[in-house]
Amino acid sequence: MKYQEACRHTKGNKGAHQLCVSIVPIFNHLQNEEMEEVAKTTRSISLKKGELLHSAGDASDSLYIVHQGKVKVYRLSENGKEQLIRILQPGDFTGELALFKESIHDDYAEAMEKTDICSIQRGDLQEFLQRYPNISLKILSEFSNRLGQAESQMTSFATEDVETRIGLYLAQQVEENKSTEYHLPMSRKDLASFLGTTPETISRKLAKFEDEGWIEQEDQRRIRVLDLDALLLI
Amino acid sequence: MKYQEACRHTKGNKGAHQLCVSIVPIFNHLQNEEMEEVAKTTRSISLKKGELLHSAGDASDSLYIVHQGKVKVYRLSENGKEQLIRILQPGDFTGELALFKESIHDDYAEAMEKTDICSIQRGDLQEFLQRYPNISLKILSEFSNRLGQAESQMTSFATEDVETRIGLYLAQQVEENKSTEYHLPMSRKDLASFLGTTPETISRKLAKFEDEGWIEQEDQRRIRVLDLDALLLI
DNA sequence: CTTTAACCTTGATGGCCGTCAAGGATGATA
DNA sequence: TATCATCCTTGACGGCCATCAAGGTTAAAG
Repeated sequence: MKYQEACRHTKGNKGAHQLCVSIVPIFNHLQNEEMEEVAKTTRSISLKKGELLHSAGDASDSLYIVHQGKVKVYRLSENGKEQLIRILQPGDFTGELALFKESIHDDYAEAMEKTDICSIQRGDLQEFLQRYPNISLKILSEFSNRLGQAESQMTSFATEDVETRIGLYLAQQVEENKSTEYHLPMSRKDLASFLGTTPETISRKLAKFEDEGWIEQEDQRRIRVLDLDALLLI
Repeated sequence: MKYQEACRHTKGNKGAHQLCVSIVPIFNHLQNEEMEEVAKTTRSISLKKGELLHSAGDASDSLYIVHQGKVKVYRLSENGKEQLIRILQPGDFTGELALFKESIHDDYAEAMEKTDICSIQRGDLQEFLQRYPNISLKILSEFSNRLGQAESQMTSFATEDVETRIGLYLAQQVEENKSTEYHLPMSRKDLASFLGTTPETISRKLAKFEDEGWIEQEDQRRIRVLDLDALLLI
């Protein structure tokens, strides 16, 4: 397994770890020597597409930082349906919940492609938090963002209908990327799960948006937004 | 008014503030003298039922701790509907988002009854965070919980139907309180908004639950759960 | 205590969208 | 490049639940 190889090299290979630690907002403000110290405690994990970083029910004692690739985090509801929580891109991290809360994951993390990850053990991280209070502040800031997003999304689920949610999603993405062309980071099936609907409805609504002249589907994953305001006014 | 008394006495009356600071999990682990130091920087706020602690769009520069009373935090969606995010009881705090993120509230906080609140200015708090790293850890822990809850709720909104959500809500509350009798902390209108549905549907579903013999509505606000398993199996 | 506004309940109606189904397109694997 | 699984699309159908409406009840305010 590739993972074990990587692990075996861990001790000697500071370069790779430094790189990993230095791309994360929560660590990249440290001095070089401090960062090296953090890097020394990290371990590498490498996953192939479809492999699980962790499952619900697993004990959780590590913070995971995505170095390269993409990871989807999702939950299973009572009735067995998959609900996509978010997609981790390089520099994003996860596993924090369990670092402070209980130590059982309640979600799944799965590599969407070949992915490299650094992990930090709970104990090591907590030591760093004590030593470098600024790390806490960075994590707090990140948590704030995520909490705000989660609450926004909750409001959206609770009060808007599916068509509006899809429109809002597209509009937001386009505004963030400052380009009218948007590349979907996931399949329509996953997008459906993320937005709390079904692939069929995604298809139908996008087709409708295209009929109305609001968007253009150039390709399965490429969408060009022609009328941003219309999307926001649904 | 009790509040204004408290305010008037603010400078000289350390006792009241100590009490306030000491009931919050994020501060109550401090030494007495440290807690006094924190208490000195707090200010008292008293609200009558219906008064707003802050509105969306307000600048945000304080952490608010509920000392006595109840506060509901909600958002307004695009179409103007109210979505209840959570209810703050004594010891709960809010306003943290804006302490680390941007400085504009995107939600409303409204007193549900006569309520006393302590506030700490952003600058003061950040100083304490640097000085006493444990405070950060406590807040991180609290954030973890909230984030987990929010994501759970998201999953619930996205994947379960209304009847299931209401059943789950009741079951959870009963399990937490370890009593089969549950006192609703809010009106059915607010509960509807919290669960992403309408008051009409709440009425109908509760009536159905009663017909099925799963619950008993003893009073507008008192519900006795007779068959917990049934509620979880909907 | 009286008055009034808010809340709650129950019924009737309609539309959104989830589900099932089948054919076509895409992408992964060897 | 060939094969196959997975994903996407479009149609038909039906059920859940939001909406509108009206009467009853509770709680607030003076």
